[in-house]
Amino acid sequence: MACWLLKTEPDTFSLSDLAARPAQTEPWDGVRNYQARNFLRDGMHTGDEVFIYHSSCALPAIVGIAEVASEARPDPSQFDPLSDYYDPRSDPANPRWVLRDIHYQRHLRRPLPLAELRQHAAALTGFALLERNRLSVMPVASEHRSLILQLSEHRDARV
DNA sequence: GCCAACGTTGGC
DNA sequence: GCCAACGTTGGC
Repeated sequence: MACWLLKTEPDTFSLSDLAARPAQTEPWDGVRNYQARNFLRDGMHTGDEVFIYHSSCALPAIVGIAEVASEARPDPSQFDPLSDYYDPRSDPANPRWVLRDIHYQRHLRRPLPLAELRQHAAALTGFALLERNRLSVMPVASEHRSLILQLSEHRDARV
């Protein structure tokens, strides 16, 4: 089973917001980057594990785990002129952007801050979160996943 | 709020 | 198809 990381701005939609949704599930809309779209549409499979990362906030950090809960389908917001995610260039007969339902699983025992992850840069070589700031959907290698889970189990940051 | 990184657009 | 200009992301 593959593992992924999704970014979200907690002021807009946090992991706790996801946990509070009906069925703890939300259509993950608004992805408007082609590489991210390709991961979402072609790379992911239902049941895959997803780390949720909070960006553009006081403590940028991986905060919890969710699950891919649907196949990819067209993101309706691309056709809504009132939406922030409206894309007038997307053809309804051939939609440009997709989404998947994301289902809450759990919060990590503690948030795992970006700054702490950077302290493990050697072990996390190739992890797009540290190397490609703008990607909002990215794969997580199994050895990186293991380290993240291990670090998150410690009560405090340590080296 | 600043600004570096970097993806996208569009003229040629 | 190149590449400069532009816009956005996101840490700090």
